[in-house]
Amino acid sequence: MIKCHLSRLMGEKKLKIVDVARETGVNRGTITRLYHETASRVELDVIEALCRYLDCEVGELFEYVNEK
Amino acid sequence: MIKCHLSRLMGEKKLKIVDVARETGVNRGTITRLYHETASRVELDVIEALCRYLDCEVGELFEYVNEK
DNA sequence: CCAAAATGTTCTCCTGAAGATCATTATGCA
DNA sequence: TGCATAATGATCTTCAGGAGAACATTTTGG
Repeated sequence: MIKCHLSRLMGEKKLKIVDVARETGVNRGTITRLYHETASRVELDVIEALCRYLDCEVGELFEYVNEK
Repeated sequence: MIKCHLSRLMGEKKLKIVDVARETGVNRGTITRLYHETASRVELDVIEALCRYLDCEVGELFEYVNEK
């Protein structure tokens, strides 16, 4: 599975969903879905905005978890 | 921007688009779009299938390139 | 205790992946 | 070299689900 670490990254920086939504320009609902890992599809623009805002790499945001 | 390194990864392993499509179960058109970096949205299932098949991490497949 | 902010929830709209098909190009073999 | 087959490119329709917005609920702090 692909795990999204947005909630951890946000937690470490003590960021709120509204903050991230406002600062990145990404819709709050979209941030919420990624935060709760209920999204199954992502816009590359969204990944870019998050990486820029959180100053992180794609690999820190999404992780491939091998599960057999 | 978000850069997709699928073409490089495939090149290193000398893989063809049809191979990747057949082995991952991902539609050939989707592989083609990622290969030519014309995709603007990605299914997490697709990322997972590619990471598993290419034995790589998400960060090796997608890279955040800061461009001001 | 109340007002404002944050989060959760639900709805519609619309984009682009999925899937199929056809055209074109590349490859291998006799 | 010519032909058959495979691979790729291009195009179209269908449809799942994210984007976005609005409303409901919960949380916060003053």
